[in-house]
Amino acid sequence: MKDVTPAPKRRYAKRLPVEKRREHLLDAALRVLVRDGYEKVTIEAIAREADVTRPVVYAAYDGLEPLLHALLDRTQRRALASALQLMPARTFEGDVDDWVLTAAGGLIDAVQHEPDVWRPVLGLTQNAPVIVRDRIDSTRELIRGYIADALQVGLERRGGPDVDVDVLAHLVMITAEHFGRLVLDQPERYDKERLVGALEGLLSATLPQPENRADSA
Amino acid sequence: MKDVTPAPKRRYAKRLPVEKRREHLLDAALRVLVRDGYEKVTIEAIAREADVTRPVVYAAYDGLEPLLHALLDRTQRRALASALQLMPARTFEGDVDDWVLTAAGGLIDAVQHEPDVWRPVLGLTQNAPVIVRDRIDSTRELIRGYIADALQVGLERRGGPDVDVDVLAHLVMITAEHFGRLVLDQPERYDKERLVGALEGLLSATLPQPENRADSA
DNA sequence: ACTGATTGCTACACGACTGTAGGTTCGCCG
DNA sequence: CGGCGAACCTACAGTCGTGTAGCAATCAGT
Repeated sequence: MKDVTPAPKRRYAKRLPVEKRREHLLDAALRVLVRDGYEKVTIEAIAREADVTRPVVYAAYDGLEPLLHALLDRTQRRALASALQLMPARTFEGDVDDWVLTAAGGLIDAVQHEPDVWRPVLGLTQNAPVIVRDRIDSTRELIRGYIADALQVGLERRGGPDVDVDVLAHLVMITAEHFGRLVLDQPERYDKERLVGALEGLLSATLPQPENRADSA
Repeated sequence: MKDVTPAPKRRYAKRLPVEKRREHLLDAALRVLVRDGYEKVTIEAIAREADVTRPVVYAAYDGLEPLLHALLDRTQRRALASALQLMPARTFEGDVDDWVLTAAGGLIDAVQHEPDVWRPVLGLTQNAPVIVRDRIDSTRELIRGYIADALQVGLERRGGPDVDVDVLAHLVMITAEHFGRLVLDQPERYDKERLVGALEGLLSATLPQPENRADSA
């Protein structure tokens, strides 16, 4: 008889101290996440991907939720760090338009450089659980605050028409996110050059023109 | 003795012909969806919500996927109908800005009027399964096509600067969607007046000014 | 090499959902 | 009023994920 259940006797996984194991598991979780979407991220699947049994996962984390939080912490550190670097320094001297264009380009670069970090953040990955959504939402708000501040300062300096900075920050934010999604989803159709170029075209159609700012200082 | 297992003997649900039952089930599914999010939409949950047993659901639909498709068909008919009404008629005479503002206001009205229809579409409901996402994405593209056409015509008529209409259509689209989300999520903070007002402010800062268009005809 | 603490594995008890077979009730229609 | 088909229900078998108890393998230090 063909060995119906050859009792495959799982080969012992390499032993790791807890901290190493945690990193290992987060890597596995991220792979599953990017490959299969949020709904497939289970303790079971992570254990499989990490080539370990479930009890090992439970030994490292108290369950799926803490694990996801840890994964988000790590991802957030990476993504948020990149994103914040795009924010204008207090001492930023140029025009708001310049900042927007620079930041847009920088974001696109960042996204293309670490797609696996950004894909979950941009919501491309299917089915984010509530805890993930909440986390991302709060991060979004943080960033949006920065954007609003930058716009406030920039627009005041320029002395442009008074706009609803809060709403505008929303629009800038979702535009940035959408640009990220576009380059990830359809890189051949929408590349950095095209998107930044389009944005530049739009901004140049806006009052006041960049040349107005030079003589205000 | 307290009847430990009183054999609750489910009371017979009202008998319905298949078509009626289908509508009934879709209603139940939508309630579950809006209340608990996509991840909780299961045959089981729908049956519970509809106060029927699972076999009844299976008698009406071949499984969860067909049922969801049907639900999307119905929702799409409603949402898409509203959305398309906002598209400019071929004979639209006014300025692009006017159309954008009118459409934005109309969309906000529609969203507030039928929140349960729009919430899933706008992705507020947590965790859309792949089939739902695909469906919504294709609808989105359809609408975006309309927007692009409208912008093309409107901008040519106005003779404004040549912008990347395709990218601009993306931005108009996501702006509209985001406005919808804002009024649904934080109605006290963002109401129709504020959003449309902000948009108007932004457009008025754009060249050429509306008054330029009158003398071009 | 020996030993014990550390890390991993097997195995079990649950719980939720799926899908279906087969019996039961309802209500229309002769 | 009796039958008969449509519509509903119960019950079962199967799958997949959770969480935990207890055994087994590994490796570090003597």
